[in-house]
Amino acid sequence: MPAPTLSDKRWSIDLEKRIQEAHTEDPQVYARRYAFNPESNKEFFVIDTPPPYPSGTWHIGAVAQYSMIDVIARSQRLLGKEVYFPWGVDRNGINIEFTVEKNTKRKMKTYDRAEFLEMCKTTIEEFTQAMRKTARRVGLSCDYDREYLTDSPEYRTVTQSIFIELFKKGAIIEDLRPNIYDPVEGTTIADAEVERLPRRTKLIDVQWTCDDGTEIVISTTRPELICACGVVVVHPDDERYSHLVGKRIQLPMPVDGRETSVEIKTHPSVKSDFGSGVLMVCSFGDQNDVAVFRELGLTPFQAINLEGRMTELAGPFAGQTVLEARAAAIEHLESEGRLVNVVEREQEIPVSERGKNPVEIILLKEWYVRQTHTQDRIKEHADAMEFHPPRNKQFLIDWMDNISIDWPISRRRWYHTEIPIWYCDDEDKIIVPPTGMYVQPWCESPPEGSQVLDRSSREVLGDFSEMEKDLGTIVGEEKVFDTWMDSSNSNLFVSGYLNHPDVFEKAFPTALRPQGKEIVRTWLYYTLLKSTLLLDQPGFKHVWIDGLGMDPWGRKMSKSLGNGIDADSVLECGAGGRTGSWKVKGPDKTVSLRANKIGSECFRLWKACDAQVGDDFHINPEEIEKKYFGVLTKLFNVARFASQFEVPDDLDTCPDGLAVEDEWILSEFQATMETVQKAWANLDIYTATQALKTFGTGVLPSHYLEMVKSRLYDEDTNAAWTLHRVVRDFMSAFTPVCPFFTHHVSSTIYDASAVDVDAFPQQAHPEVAMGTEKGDALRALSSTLQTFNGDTWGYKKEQGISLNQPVSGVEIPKSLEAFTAILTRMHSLE
RNA sequence: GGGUCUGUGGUCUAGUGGUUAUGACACCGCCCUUACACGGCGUUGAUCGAGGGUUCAAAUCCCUCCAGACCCA
Repeated sequence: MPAPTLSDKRWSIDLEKRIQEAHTEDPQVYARRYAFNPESNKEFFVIDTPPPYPSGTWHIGAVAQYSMIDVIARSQRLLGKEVYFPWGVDRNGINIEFTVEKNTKRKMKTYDRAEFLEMCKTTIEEFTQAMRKTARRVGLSCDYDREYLTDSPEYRTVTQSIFIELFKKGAIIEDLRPNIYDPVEGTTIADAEVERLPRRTKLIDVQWTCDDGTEIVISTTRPELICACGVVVVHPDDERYSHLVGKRIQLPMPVDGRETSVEIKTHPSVKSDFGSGVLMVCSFGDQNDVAVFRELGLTPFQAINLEGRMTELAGPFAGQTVLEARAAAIEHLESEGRLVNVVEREQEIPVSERGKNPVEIILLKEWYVRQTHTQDRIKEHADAMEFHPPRNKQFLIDWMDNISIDWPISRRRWYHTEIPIWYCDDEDKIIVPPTGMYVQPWCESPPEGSQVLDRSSREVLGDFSEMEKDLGTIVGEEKVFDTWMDSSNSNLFVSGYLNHPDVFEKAFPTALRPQGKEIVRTWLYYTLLKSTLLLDQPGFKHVWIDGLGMDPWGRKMSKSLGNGIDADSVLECGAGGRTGSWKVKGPDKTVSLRANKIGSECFRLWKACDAQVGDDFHINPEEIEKKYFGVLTKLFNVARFASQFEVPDDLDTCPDGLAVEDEWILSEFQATMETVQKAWANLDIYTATQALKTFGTGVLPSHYLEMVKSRLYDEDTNAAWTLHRVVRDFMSAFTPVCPFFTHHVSSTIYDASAVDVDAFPQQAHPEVAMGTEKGDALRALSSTLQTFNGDTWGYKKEQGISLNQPVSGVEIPKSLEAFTAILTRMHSLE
């Protein structure tokens, strides 16, 4: 008997690494396999890969999600689609600015702008390198040659051009509105960037005096904002105060440049049972204040400036920070005898997601994307898209139901895409660059081809070059865009919008948006908003929303909890004989986890098999190895066993005279393959992988291989044909999950890599397909056959006979009559 | 405080009204059998989060509560 062509004794991480490295060695081979060919006649399948944000280490949960996106990419190639699996890196944003500030211990705004941008660029490039390496290691079959960076001129051009397009359409407006503002970082932020943290705050009761001398108590946590108080309100049904409504009440704090009293009015948002039931409404303590000001038509006061300090409105407290002013206000009220009571309590206060700084609401002139008018339309488009799993669509609907204000998109930061606008002296005209050009208005003049627009009507007034001399001094916009303004163009960008119109026509709506559920309210929502405003179309055909990677106890992984697991440590576990160990802080104590070998293939197999899409998944390296490495070992050994028998010249044509057991396993295999093909088409990774695993580790080795072993040793060509055909097609169908594994097996034994297969394997033996009389009859025997084998093994064991010894007294069931000869030989029945 | 989702042996998981609730890992027991002991076979082990309801029949539908996750106020 010839030696197995699959020479390694077993599947190992070192073997895996060798294959992986060889896989990416030749750029031409790689490109032929995985690059997107826009000329192709095949159906396009464009994936709007979430561009990762490089921040040093890559979260293991995110790597798990990306590996599943790769499974989808590869399975679509297997189904014959022209897949574009882009590799993008999201590099704009406040995070990298923070990193540079931290590294140099110097605030951004103390730098020269150009110098600071250069430092951000250098730093983020280092992080990006590490990420590219991990992406290749885990087998992401991205088109790396077409890598896009969201901070590149190319990408930023698209963001700027889309902005101008939307502005001309009236979907973007400029307005003076209350904005959520981070005074520490000095920038506006959006609703979606606010989070809440518990803090201890003082709730103080302050005595106010009405013009008629009545004294009432008002509770507040923000006494420093009394100077911005526009009205005092009570609930319309609150009889305690009905006699005061319409009267004026004195502000208990000194103010400058405004009236010293306000009117008492009614408003239904007041909670009568909170404190005294009287509320002071300031511009702007919180979102409710904003709403009341708007509803009552009041003119807001500006109490806090852009540096987070009190304005002149605060009289003697002007110039103090918010916190200083608050302490001073309490002191002042106490000395005036107006401080009735102070209670310390825990309160959730809004802070900025990135800087964790308490945010203020400040009146600012900013740019907005209009969104409140178009929610119904977005919903209609959302209904046209297929969600995986369907229930996760609810995250989007919930968020949309909560939207009440437009999206502020301008930011007072630097390492972001610039707002492409110049302002003219008269404040009525603005200048925008031509489509397809990246501009930096803070340091450049308008380029050739720029247009002059009316600032409010958005009408094109003429060419900049012709009007230049009459425009006076021109000032470039210094503000930049919210990073989501860039990110929400990703599907347009990868589908060819602006740059490749002919591709775009075929590629849009983008086939797939895969993402985590935690960014539905930002990335998914903003993308759909853009598709609706710009093109009035659904952004995607499929939206695939995965759960989050959690620690082994089901908690979110975070630096502060100390329960994180580094992706590379899992992928490298077992390489060079080095085992992996992780110290993870559990709820009670720190637990030490160990594993001998995991690697990318086992890791991918685990994620594909262990959790349905959309569910949060627990990441425990010990379990990944225990549950799934054995599967690889098993499949490898089946292939290795097969590899010692000669491969028939023509694997594609089914030979005549197959034995009944050959036809039986082919009927089982075809049923499995049918399930797998449907599952791949439905982006259902779990079902496809489970079906393959069950077949490949169960019925194939335990029953078929045992049955035909003797025939194989006797060089029976039909048995060899059946086994090789099954193994070859199995590897093709399994290649999306374990590409390196199947590549190695298939190219070694069959001289053709499974990763190159671009059509789902045809039925080996159509006569026994699903729904055929013969096939169904054979499959109906499967459980009897397996039970009989099990019983016979059990009986031998009971009798103390080893499995290869002859045994007598075993009856073959009538229904298995056709298998009599092979079963007799298999079990040495007498 | 509100919304959404989730809750099945020790762990993970299948199962959207109908036999005895699926499978994997772990545990325990047996077995070196010419691919594989990083293997094979088998045995234990679940009142399906708790309680109530609808039904001839509930893990599955409804209600209440509890726990977790995500989001919001």
